[in-house]
Amino acid sequence: MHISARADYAMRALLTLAASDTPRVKGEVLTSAQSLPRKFLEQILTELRRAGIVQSQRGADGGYCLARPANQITLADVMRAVDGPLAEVRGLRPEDTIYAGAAEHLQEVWVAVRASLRTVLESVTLADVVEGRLSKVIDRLNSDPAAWISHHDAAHDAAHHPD
Amino acid sequence: MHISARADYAMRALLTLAASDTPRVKGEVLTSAQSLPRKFLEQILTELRRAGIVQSQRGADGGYCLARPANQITLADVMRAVDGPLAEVRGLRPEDTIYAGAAEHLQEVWVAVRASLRTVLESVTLADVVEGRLSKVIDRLNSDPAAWISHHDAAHDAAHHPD
DNA sequence: GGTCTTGCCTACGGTTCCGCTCGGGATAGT
DNA sequence: ACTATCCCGAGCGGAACCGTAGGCAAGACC
Repeated sequence: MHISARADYAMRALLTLAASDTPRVKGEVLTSAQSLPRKFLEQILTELRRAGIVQSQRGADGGYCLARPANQITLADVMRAVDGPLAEVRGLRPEDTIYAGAAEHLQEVWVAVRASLRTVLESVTLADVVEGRLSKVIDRLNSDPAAWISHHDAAHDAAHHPD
Repeated sequence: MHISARADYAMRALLTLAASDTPRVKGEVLTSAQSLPRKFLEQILTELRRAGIVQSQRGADGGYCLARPANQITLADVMRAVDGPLAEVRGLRPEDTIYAGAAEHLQEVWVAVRASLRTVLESVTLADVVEGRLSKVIDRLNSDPAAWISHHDAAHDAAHHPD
């Protein structure tokens, strides 16, 4: 349950693209705008191009642009492009896991975990994030102040259970 | 966004413990019941003990048992014990991330991702899973048949976008 | 055509983490 | 004592992750 640097960098570059008014943006500009490692980002942009999320143009006055309007690219699309499936259990997709005995219903748990990720990541587009208009799903989740706290535990000191 | 073997193994062992009628269960029994690697599970059980989730007894007729009733141990407790924080962005907690420019609202997205994981993992206990009575939160998520499909995309063949 | 700019591709290196094993030491029952 | 069981630290092979380097290909401009 770790969000990779690739995913984070990809989002930041794409958001910069989505917010840009010029038709194309150079890689160099993307890296400096968000202070990302130049060559690494280049690599990530290549993956995004192969996934059909960005388009690129070579040569002088080249650069990158979104392949679709920003309101038609969901965050889930981006995550899948750079990290593969949203949720995997030991390399298996949740619905392919098999459990016996007392763990029989564990599969349903993993499927639900993936589903919960989907409700967030598939309902939000790049345009939403740029405009700061996150979906109602997210607003509902984040309106609870507890969502912003590391991890609160009624019995113990919160500092002991970071999250 | 990858569910580790440690988390999976921990769940399976704990579920076996929760379902057991005997007061204590030997490590060997846990491994064979779910066919898990013996020494590796031992290590995981040690982490669970340090986190106060299981108790152990040494010597002949030793073994493991839950430190609390199974309906007072949430899946989130288990995940945190073996994997640390539920969601991190490049080693940072979601609320500690800082973004500039077009990525400004990205922080809220990551916070929402963690919140959505919490709604699933903190609402379900070991007892729930053993009894197959998952919380209403999960039932709602899983009642949508789409939750069980790899990844459906209106335009393309589903097989091309595994998830 | 030549040159410059920019993205594309392949390969590689360092580090960390994951999954797992091994060997022995401590502890409890008998 | 003896045996069964958990405890602990070390280590290890491989993979993944993060990032770098260098040269090649394509487009713009003179």
